[in-house]
Amino acid sequence: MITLKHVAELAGVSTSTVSRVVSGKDVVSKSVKDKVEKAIKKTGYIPNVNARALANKNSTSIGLVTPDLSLAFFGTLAAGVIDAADELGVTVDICNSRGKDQNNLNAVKTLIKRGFNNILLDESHCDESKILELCAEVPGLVLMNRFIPQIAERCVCVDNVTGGNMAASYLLDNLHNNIAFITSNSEIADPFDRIHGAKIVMAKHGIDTNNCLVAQAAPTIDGGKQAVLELLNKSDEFTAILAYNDNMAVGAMNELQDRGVRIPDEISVIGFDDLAISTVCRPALTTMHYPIREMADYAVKLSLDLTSSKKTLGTSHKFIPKLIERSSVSKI
Amino acid sequence: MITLKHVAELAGVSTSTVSRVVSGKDVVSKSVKDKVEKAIKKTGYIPNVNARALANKNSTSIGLVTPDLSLAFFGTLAAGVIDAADELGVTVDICNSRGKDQNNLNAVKTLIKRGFNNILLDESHCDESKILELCAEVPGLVLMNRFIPQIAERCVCVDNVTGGNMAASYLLDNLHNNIAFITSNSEIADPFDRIHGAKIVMAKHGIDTNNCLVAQAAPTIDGGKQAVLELLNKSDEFTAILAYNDNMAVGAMNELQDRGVRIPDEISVIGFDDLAISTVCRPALTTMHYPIREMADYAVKLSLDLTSSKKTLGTSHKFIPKLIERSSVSKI
DNA sequence: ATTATTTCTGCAAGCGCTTGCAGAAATAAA
DNA sequence: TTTATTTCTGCAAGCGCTTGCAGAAATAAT
Repeated sequence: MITLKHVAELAGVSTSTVSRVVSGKDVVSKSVKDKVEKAIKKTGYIPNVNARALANKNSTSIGLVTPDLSLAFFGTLAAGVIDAADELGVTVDICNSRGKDQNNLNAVKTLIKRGFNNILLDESHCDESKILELCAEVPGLVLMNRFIPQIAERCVCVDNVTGGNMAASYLLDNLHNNIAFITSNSEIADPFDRIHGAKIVMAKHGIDTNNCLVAQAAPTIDGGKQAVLELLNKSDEFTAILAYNDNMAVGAMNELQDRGVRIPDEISVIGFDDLAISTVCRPALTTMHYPIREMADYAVKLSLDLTSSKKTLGTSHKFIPKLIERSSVSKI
Repeated sequence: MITLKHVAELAGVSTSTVSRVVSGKDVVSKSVKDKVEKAIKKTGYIPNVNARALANKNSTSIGLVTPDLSLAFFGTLAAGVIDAADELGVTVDICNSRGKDQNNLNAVKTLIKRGFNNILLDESHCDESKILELCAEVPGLVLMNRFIPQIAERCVCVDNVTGGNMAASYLLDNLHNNIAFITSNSEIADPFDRIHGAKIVMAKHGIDTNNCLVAQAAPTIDGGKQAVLELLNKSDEFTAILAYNDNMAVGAMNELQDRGVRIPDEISVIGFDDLAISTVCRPALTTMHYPIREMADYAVKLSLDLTSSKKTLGTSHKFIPKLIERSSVSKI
C-alpha cells in the first residue's frame, strides 16, 4: 500500500506538504505542487479513507437510511443517491430498516456514532420531534420525502399538494367530475396533501368536496384492491379514481378488471410515482412522475453543502411532479 | 464522543484491556471483563470504525458491487445483503455500476484500495480472467449470480440448468410440447444454461430439440415484446413460451395480448425470477422463484467466512429455484 | 517456602493522515 | 542593506484503536 510517506520521499518533501496538495486546503507553491503531483501519479497513490476519516473525525461516506430497498421506489432512490455520491467521490452506506420506524432511528444513531456527518433519512412515520433532535445533532442530516417546516431547507420532497392538484386537473379536463380517492392509511402527510391539492381544483370546478368518496388502505397492490372494493360498496357513480400511488392504482385496476369493468372506458385511474409497474400494467397507467433521481441528486448535494463551509443550496425547495400520460384515463 | 480511553478510565484499566474485551480476541479475566463491560454499558461506548479499520488495516464494511439498484432484482439482492450484514454487525457500502462492466471492475478496485476485504460482486459480462485476478487479490471476494469453475466455492448462484429443467417439465406435464424460447441476448451463461436444462427434459419426452424456436433480445419488458414478435414471424405453432426472466415474459404477454391472443388459453408463458411484476401482470405469471434473499444471506456469510480463520462454508453450493404456480400456463 | 508455569494486564509503538505552530525562505518596504 | 511582511514548508502531536512484548500476579509444581 502506497502512503503519503512514500509519495513524500519520492517528491523529496514532507508528508504534510503532500497532504496539503492532496487535500488542496492549504497553499503550496506551484513548483512543489508539481513535484508532488508527479510523484502521486507515479506511485498511483490513493489516500486511505480510514486514516483520513480518523484524522478528520468524520467519514467520507454518506449514510442513506431507507425503509426497504426491495421496493422499486426506494431502490430507485438509492440508485440515484449512489450515482450522485459517486460523481462527487463519496461512497454511500445504506441501512435498510425494513419499514420499522425504530430501526430507522436506530440506524441514524448508529451512523452518528460511527462518525457520519452526512445522512439522508427517509422516515415518514415517527414524531417530528425526534427528527428535529437528530437534525440538531447532525448538521448534514437531510430528510427525504417528508416536509417539516422548522427544517424546511433540509427537506427534499415533492410538492404533494401541487401533485394532487395536477392529477385532479387532468381528470377534470377530461370530464371526470366524479372522482373517488384511494389513499394510503399510513399516518403521513403525503396522502392528505395530495387529496387536499385535488380538492382545491375540484372546488374550483364547483364540485362539492365535502363528501368525496375516499377509501384508505395499505399503499400496496393489495391495498389498492381492498380500497377499490370499499369504494364499490359505497357507490357506483364515480368515473375516475385518483390513487395514492402506482401500486394502489394497479391493484385497483386489477380488481376492477377482474370484476369485468373496463378501464378506462368505464372507470379511469390515475396513479402517482411513475414506477416501472405503471408501464407494465394494462392499460398502461397514467400517473404523476415523482422525480426521484433528481431529488436523490439534490439531497446528496444538499447534505454535503450543509457540512461544508460555503453553503450554496440554502433555500427550501420542493420538487414538482409531472403528469405522464398513458392509457388508464379516458380522454375527451 | 466516547472513546476507549474514557471507558478504560471509568473501569480503572488500560485501553488495551478494554480493546481486548471489546474485540474478544484475547483472554481477559472474568472480573476485569465484567468491570469493563459495565463501564461500556454505562458510557454507551461504540467503537470508532475508522480507527479500528485503520489499526486493523481493513474495513468493517463489506462492499456490494451491483449493476443497477433501481431494477427490482438488484434492489432485492441489496436489501438481502444489507439485512444479512446488519445481523452480523457489519455495514454495507454499495456501488451502482449502471450496467457498465468497466464500472463494476473499477468499483471493485476502488473498494480494494479503500481497504475492503469483503466484496460481493455481481458481474456477469466481463472476462473470467479479470474476475479470477480480482479473486486472487481479495480473499473475501464472492461472485454472485455467475459461476466460474476455478472458484466454485466462491460463487453464489442459482442452478440454471435445473431451473430450466423444472420450468420445461412443468410445461410438458401440462401437455405443452411445442415450447418456444425467449432468451436474453446478453453474452452470459444463464440463458444458455436454462435452455439447456429445458432441452434435457424435452429430449426425454421425445421432442426434437435441434430446431426449437428461439428468439433473443434484451432481458427487459421491451425485449420480451420484440422477441415474441420474432417468434410469431417464424411460426404460429408453439403453445408455450419459456422466457428468460419475468420481464421478458411480461413483455411477451403484453405484446401477445395486444394482438388479441389469449393467455394462457392460446399460449402459455412461464417466467424466471419471481419478481413483484409477476404477481401484478395479468394473468399472474407462473415463474421460477429465484431465491435472492437466501443467496444474499449466504453470500455475506461466505465472504466473511473466507476472511476469517475458521472456515465453515467451504464447499460449492448452488441454489435451486422453485416453481411458483400462478395463472399464465394453462393446465390439463 | 521456593521455583517454574501459566495467565493477565499495561506499555508503547504504530496504522496513515491532518494541522497548529514556528522557523525558513522569499518578497516587499524602508 | 536592513527590517518588516508575507508565503511556504516541516515538525510533531494527535485522531481512536490494536497488539507484540515484557513484567506482574496468580497458580501449580517441587
